[in-house]
Amino acid sequence: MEATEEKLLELYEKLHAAYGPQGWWPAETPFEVMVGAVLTQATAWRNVERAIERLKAAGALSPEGMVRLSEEELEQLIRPAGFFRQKARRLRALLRLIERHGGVEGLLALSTERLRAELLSVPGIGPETADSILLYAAGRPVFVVDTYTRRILHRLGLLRDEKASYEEMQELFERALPRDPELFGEYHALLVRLAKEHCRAKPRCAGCPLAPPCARSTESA
DNA sequence: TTCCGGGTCC
DNA sequence: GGACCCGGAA
Repeated sequence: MEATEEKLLELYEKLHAAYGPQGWWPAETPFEVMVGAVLTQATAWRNVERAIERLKAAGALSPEGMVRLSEEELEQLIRPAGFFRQKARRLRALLRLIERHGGVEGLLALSTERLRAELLSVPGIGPETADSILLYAAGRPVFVVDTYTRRILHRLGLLRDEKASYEEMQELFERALPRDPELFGEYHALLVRLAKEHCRAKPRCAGCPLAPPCARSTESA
């Protein structure tokens, strides 16, 4: 096994030892995962929770409930999550995809490859959102890559070229790890936690569980 | 009061 | 690279 692959396994072990299981994704139904995946685009989870609560209170946290809303009503409910106009449009496009497949179950029954393609065909669903749905709503062994993943790997010196594509980074993890959705889900959640608590855009290295300091901990940007 | 962080599309 | 948006930090 390559050095980088071993290091990715070690990184998981360290984070898991420090933080324990994260229990992602926090949602009661696959549809709720899908909605959350769209709402959390470029948005702190706290604000997504507010929007989800409002949808739930309005009885719109199901395809049948949400489809009854006008676009304007949907916009107002999800306002706390930001980008509310485009996200309302995206959710309605996702609803149409679900309807075309006769419901959430029918959609999620597609093969991983086909499901990913269908999700990516929805305007406003890109690779990270699609993969979050594949992993956390459909339970497929697909590794989710985000800004945090890139930042952490780069600072740890595990990303040779800083411009590595989404797919390249995803392959890195999928080659290094056993193809286990549970593991992938935990790993992504642990990276998010590390990024929020320590490995922020402006690093807060004090108390980082990866101490002794990582190779890049002295960089300021 | 301004600034920052965070996916996707154009 | 800019536009889309909010809440919380500075």
